Amino acid sequence: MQLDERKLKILQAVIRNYLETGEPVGSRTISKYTDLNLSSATIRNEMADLEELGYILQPHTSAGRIPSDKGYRLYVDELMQKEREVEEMKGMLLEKEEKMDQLLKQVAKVLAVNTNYATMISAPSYQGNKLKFIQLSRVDVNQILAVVVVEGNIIKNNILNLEAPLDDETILKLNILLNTHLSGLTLEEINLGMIAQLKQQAGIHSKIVSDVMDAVAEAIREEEDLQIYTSGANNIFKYPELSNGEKASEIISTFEEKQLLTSLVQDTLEKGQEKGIQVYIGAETPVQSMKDCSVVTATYELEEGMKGTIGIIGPKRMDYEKVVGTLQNLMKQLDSIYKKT
Amino acid sequence: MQLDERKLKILQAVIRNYLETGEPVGSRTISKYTDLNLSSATIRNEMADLEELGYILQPHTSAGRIPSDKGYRLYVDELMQKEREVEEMKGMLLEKEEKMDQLLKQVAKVLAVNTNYATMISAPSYQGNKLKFIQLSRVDVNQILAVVVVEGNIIKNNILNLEAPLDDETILKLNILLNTHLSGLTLEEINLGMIAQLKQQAGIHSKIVSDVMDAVAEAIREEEDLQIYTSGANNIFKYPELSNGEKASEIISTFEEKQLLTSLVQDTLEKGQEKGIQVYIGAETPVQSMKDCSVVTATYELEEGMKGTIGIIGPKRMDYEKVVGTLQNLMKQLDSIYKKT
DNA sequence: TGTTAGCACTCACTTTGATAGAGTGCTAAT
DNA sequence: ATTAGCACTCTATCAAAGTGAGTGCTAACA
Repeated sequence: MQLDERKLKILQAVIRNYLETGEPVGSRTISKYTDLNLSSATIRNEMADLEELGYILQPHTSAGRIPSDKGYRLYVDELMQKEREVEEMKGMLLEKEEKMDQLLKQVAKVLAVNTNYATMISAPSYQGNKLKFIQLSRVDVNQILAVVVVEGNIIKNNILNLEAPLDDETILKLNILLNTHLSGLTLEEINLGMIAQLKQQAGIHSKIVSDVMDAVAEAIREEEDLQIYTSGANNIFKYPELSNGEKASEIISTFEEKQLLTSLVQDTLEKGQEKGIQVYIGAETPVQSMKDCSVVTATYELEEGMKGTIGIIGPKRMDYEKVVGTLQNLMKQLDSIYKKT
Repeated sequence: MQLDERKLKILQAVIRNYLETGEPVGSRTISKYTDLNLSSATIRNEMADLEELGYILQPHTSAGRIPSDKGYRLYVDELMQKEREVEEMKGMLLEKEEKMDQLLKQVAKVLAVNTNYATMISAPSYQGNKLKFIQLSRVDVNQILAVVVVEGNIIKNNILNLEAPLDDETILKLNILLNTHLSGLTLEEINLGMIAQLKQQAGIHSKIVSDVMDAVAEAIREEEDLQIYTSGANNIFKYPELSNGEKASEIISTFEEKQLLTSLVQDTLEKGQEKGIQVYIGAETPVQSMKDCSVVTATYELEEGMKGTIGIIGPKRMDYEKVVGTLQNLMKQLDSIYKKT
């Protein structure tokens, strides 16, 4: 059996209708809804075929049909109206915030309010970015503050506790030593060999050097478990199919334990290279707890190499067109704010 | 009408029973539950009195009684078994973490897992703490990094964008100037007069000084909208009286918008001076969205002046004794970890 | 005078059965 | 190939009836 033009149209009609109402849709509805001028009986025959092909399914006998994951997939890939007019985002006063985290929180929030879905955004990770500057300074008799600045002005601090006090002159020397050898290198390039070499040059202060290197390593490590901000988790209560205790609880805890969303970010960054916007339907998602949702993600890039992920999480019957449109809008805005200036 | 011994015992029995079951409790149950050896009829009479006094109420005629807020209040203040053996906290591997936020997250989580309630913890705020150290360093031709270290080793960074480049020598001078004048002062003591004075001494660099002062101000301001960590928000789904869409949504969004919990922290810090542990029942809570919950809070102090708030949020019928006990346990642990070392 | 047994009453909850309505699948006619 | 028509299925809704927990009141009792 093949998917001919007419079947596609019917499938499209079923999905459209279901997206709107959230109720199973029957043959009579379709018969009027489309411009095919077919009787409900004919539609029924076609729908039986579509069901056999796996694009739609019946919650129970004598109910209408709802789209299956496969059906949604086809819809998103082929049938969806690609360029729909998307209304302006309300309250979208995206300003170049002083602080990155302010901006991210704002984006997540505005997106959640405008879409009525739950949203997340990961802070850009700076893979491949270069070390700009290291500074040690004494803050106490046996405490040293190590400040590590990476390109993109990401700053990491670490307080080092010394066993023996260090005089100012030595600290100065160490500063020079570290900066001459390390700045300009990417975090990946700073490896064990280099550290050994530095330790040697530092002579008796090798302990300090190794501590500082640990601090740098720490800075890298921290970058790895990346910051994720979320908003609008409570929006899931707007969709009855997600708000029963079991499911809601699962989703909510994922939003609280934001680290569980890491795999989503990872996956998006990997796959997102060619397409830009990624749609995960139901079980396709890399985050187990969202198997009853759909997730739409996009990769954004603020400056060269500073990539992060935005995600919108909603019911499978989310308004994919609007969500994709809104995300594209958002990308444009981010671009115009960050690339122009 | 007065609350005699017997009425108290009956009230206590009602509450105990309701805490366990979550179901309205009837006279016959009490008649057997207590060692009063009274018939259900007598209990009924007493319960009618208790209802008239406002300590219990009936969800509907011919249902048993449930405690009112006033009833809970009395229970918590007077009837509660103050020293109950509280089981050890599982997984309570509280270690002195390198990073404050790690510790706080850990505390919140362990507490949530052990109590089956939602938890929050606010990062200690450092009111009255002294400025330890300020350091300016150039990271780029027209960018300066300002690092502000406050007692307790709280570090704040700020990147300052300069209009005109500064040479190294000037930066050095500014460093000395700032440190000699500001270090040792509390953040509150650094006021406008002082800034004006510094600006004058800085001569042509007054712009920089004022920028730096802004950075310091920023550091203070940031401290003000305090960090709050939460855990176990999904625990509320374990209590049917809270898991209907309406209420759950309200609570969840409060946990997501953590700033909404600030008033709770504030209130606890104010009231917590004398008592240590604070119990808010229903409408007593300073956070509107938790009017159907009870909240138990405690003030902790890691080092002198570093005070924060821990909160446990659950249904009104929470196990107050266990929660209070667990919190006290926790305080002891925090103490032993942070004060001894 | 406080306590209790007994009883009528109330109200939520559950079960049952009947009904309506939406939707299907199949068949025969077009 | 399409469609009208019909029997069938299943859910949702409603009312009626029964059940059980619990109450309030009264009269008897110690």
